[in-house]
Amino acid sequence: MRKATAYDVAERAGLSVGTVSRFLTGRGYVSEQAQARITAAIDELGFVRNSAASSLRTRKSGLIGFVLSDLRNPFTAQVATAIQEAARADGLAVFLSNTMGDPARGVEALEQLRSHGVDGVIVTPPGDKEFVAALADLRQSGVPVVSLGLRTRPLRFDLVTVDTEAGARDCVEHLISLGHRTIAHLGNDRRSGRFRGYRAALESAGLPVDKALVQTGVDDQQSAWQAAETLLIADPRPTAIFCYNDTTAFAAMQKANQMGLSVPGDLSVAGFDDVDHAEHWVPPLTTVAQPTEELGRLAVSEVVRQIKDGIAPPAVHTLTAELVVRSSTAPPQHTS
Amino acid sequence: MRKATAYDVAERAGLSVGTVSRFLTGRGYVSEQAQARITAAIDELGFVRNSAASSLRTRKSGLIGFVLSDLRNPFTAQVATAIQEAARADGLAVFLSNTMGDPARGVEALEQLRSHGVDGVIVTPPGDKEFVAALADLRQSGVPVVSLGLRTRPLRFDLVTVDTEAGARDCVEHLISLGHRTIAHLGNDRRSGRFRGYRAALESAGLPVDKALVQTGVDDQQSAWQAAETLLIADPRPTAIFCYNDTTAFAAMQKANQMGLSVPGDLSVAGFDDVDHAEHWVPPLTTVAQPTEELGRLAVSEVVRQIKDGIAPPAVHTLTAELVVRSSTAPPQHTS
DNA sequence: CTGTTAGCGCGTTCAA
DNA sequence: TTGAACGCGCTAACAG
Repeated sequence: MRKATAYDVAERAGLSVGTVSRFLTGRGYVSEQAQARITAAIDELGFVRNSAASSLRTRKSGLIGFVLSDLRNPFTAQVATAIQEAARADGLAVFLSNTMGDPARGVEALEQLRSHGVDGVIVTPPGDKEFVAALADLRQSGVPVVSLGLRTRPLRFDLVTVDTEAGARDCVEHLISLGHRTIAHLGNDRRSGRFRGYRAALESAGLPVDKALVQTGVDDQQSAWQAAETLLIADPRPTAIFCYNDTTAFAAMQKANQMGLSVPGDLSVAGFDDVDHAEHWVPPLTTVAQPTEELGRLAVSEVVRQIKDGIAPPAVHTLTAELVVRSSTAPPQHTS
Repeated sequence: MRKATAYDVAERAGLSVGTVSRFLTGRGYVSEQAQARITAAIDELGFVRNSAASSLRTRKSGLIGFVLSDLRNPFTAQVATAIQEAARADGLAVFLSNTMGDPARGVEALEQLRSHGVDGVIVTPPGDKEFVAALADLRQSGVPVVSLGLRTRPLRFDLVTVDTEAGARDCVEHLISLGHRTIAHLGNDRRSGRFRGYRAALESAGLPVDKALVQTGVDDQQSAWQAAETLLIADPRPTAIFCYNDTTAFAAMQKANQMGLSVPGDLSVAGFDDVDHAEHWVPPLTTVAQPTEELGRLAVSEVVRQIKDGIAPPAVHTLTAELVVRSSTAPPQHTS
């Protein structure tokens, strides 16, 4: 059974392809009567427009690409979902490319997306030099590129980002105001916004930034598990930990429990992201909420804007993260 | 800057499009020398093959669709990742469609995929009558359809599934062998394999299946949260709960803790899926592992087989789930 | 408001 | 082994 084409629809409706096409695209005039007959014909034939042909002709695919590193990360999954929803509202479909954290695969993904003629691309870290170069190429060739948190210097493409530094600072200040003085950080990188916020809060409170209290290279549950242990057997033991994200915070809480420490009694733990259901953990997690939906919406709307108005000089769009105080943080016990 | 076409490549290499095309597809003969010149030209021009044109001509897109209900479900994310990896190994790309649990959106998704000319489709529950009808249509029109756990009667398309009933049975038998007699179930549907396995284990041990101990309509953390409470304030209180999945098991554990019950001291909890890091929870979760990677691989290989050999009468491919005993289950305390 | 027609970029004949 | 030419299904431009 060959698939029905616009010609078949036209024939069946007693009209010409041109009219059918105008109906399909919504451009140009089609009489009420013609519309009705076309609609009927489409239904009867089970016609589905061939988007390969369409995009070949129009050089528009109605597709945007989203390059991410790991769908199994809950935060990533949330953002991906938000992007899909936002794109859908704009009549666009999203092509998800998973790089499994390998920038080389990111380059491949970009080529694949270009081959499919995506109208725009949204990317996330990590990205190495080659990946950034490939992105620049893509943009150069007329495809809008929006980066979600992947920052280049100088700015090469539009950046949608969250002010994680301010969020981190708020969070650590909250810990300080609770009375904590020995506050550890489980993070990935000393140049990250989270670390800078942590340091800033400590410094402005006149507290030292103790190297022994900062663990780096932590970004998933596995590594957090190890790092938390290191922190918790140290002397002096921190009374609070500010973590890279909720996943690592979860690991830290679990590790603390395993070591016989109660949260927040013996140890306050704070996370970052506010993933689904963090409010239902026991204890409910104090964390810094990232505006995932808005992030997705903004990235998409930026791409859409550029599809319509053309590529503009890169700009930065910063959203704010918000501290959500729940019960995993409390004043420290004075056991002395 | 217009994108380079195969013509540009041909011109630059001093050959004709035909030769370039033969090189690109790998069909037909191209001399070593010609290959070298084409490769060079492609490089210099930054040529990327236009897959819209290609699939228009060949009626093959190199794309398979995966229709899922919620990417934010960790199990789904794992399977999606497995599918992407497997497809990649076969030179195929995956187009992910998110229905947010709405079968009506599933129908839309199918239409979109058809429009993009996918070579095959993998789908997951939920699916209502219309969705199944749309799937049948798709298959009818020559697109291989593989269902991942969405069972129709009679069988309408290939089904790749896990013997959840046996897995559930193993799990509940484990609870019984530990000495539990009052075992609850947090599930979604009394026709599910999990429930049947639960019932079978109980019956073969001569234990009654108490309606009050079975909660249905539970499939995410939110609903589990409620249902667990209902179960735990009941009299007699169950000493063990067998849960629909790890997410709900997690919720149940959290709720128990919140109510001052310790796991596994006062309550044993078992899950299903064995999501990433369930082994690191406190206590490490006893659960039934689903073979996500194999699931993805098998679904893809089945699609690929049908793409190559044509659509065959539907068959069922059953994988086994394996009980993983960890520490969230233990013998009941005798408090009488 | 509608019909006609050329061509998007590529893959595949068929001849050379 | 290579080149020339047609057509996949659709849209846009133009003529009516």
